[in-house]
Amino acid sequence: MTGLPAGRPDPSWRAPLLHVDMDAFYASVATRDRPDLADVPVIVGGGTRGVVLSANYLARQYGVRSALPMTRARRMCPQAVVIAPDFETFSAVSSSVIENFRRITPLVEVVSLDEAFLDVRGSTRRLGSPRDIAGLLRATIHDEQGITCSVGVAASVSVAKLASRRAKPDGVVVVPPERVTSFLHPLDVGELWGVGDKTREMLHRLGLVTVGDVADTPLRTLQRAVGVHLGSQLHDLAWGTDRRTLTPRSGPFEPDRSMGADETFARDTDDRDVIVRELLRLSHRVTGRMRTAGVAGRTVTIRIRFADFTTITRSRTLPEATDVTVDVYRVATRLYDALGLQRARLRLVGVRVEGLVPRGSVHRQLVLGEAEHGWAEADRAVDRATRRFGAAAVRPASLM
DNA sequence: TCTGGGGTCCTAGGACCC
DNA sequence: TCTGGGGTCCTAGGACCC
Repeated sequence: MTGLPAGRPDPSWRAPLLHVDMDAFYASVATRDRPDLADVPVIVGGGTRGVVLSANYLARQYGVRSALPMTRARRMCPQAVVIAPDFETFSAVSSSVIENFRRITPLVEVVSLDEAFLDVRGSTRRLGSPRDIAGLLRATIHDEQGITCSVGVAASVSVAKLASRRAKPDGVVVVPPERVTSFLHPLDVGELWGVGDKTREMLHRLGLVTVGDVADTPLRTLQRAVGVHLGSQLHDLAWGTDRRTLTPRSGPFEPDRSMGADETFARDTDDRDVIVRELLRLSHRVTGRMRTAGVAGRTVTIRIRFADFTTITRSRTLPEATDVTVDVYRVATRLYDALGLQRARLRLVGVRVEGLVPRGSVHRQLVLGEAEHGWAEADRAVDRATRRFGAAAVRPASLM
């Protein structure tokens, strides 16, 4: 789809948004210096209870997909080489790739390690049509990083995103404005942003199978089925009329709204000691990240997943924001004990802190409280030691 | 040994205030 | 003494995304 008959005007001139998506990113990075793995199915994932994070295209021929349980993936493709993820390397490669994007335009919205939107409106005089820019970018990434990516080119972010999926692997798809509906309407509704398994099933039950079906459904009907918000969102997406502009993240520091950590046990457990110790570890991990980011939060939420995979949450909002390990840990433990679980076997526990605000804006009372019990200063000492000696060196006593 | 870990956003009910 | 609305906060659950 990249080739154009000579002499025809390039239709990408009216489609200045690019969605760049690395092909099988983790698997590509993990194997780029391993010519011995070039013709072998490769799965990136870990642990016995984990899921597939990424699979190369050879492994995908066996039906292996991201988010598939590792046990199933191994069964489907026993000859696959399994590689544990190395997020430091993934992040480093990602940063280099994003640097390439920013050399093309400052208007970059980074979606994740392997995905970004670019607005190239201001770059065409210097670099050519959006299609030309997509080609340039793909060549640069391939030369510098030794991995491939796919690019969708359109006038709206949602269409650009769908176009890049269509371009995979290692290709470019341009969808100019006049071809948007003919591109969108044959697609399955499940392709739309915001439609996952549940919504897709519900829409299918209603006889809405393609994006065109959704487009032809009255807005009110749609909203009754899936809610007011999602209903109008789907209506817009189905007509390619979503007006969302890209939001570059390079601007002023925008703190996360929440930070959390959870952990699946190697085996299900009903042992309160084990569970509470895990809550301490997670509280320590989360507040450590909060202190590094300079934020504090008021609402502590724990998450409990039972052996049968049902999941509940319990939360409590404090009068003042905190970033102190023991504050979060105490709330988490109380929430857990209040459940009164007896022999229930747990698969996972999690701790999350919400309502984050910059630490500097936190009320004076917190400072007084800290001075009283001294825990905040203790946290900071632990953080300093961790920076110098590593996480293994300093842990709460009950984790030793 | 089916089903990770990091997030965001929406909905809905009840409390509470004006 | 029979029942208003609007707004905000809190809690719980759920869907979704990468």
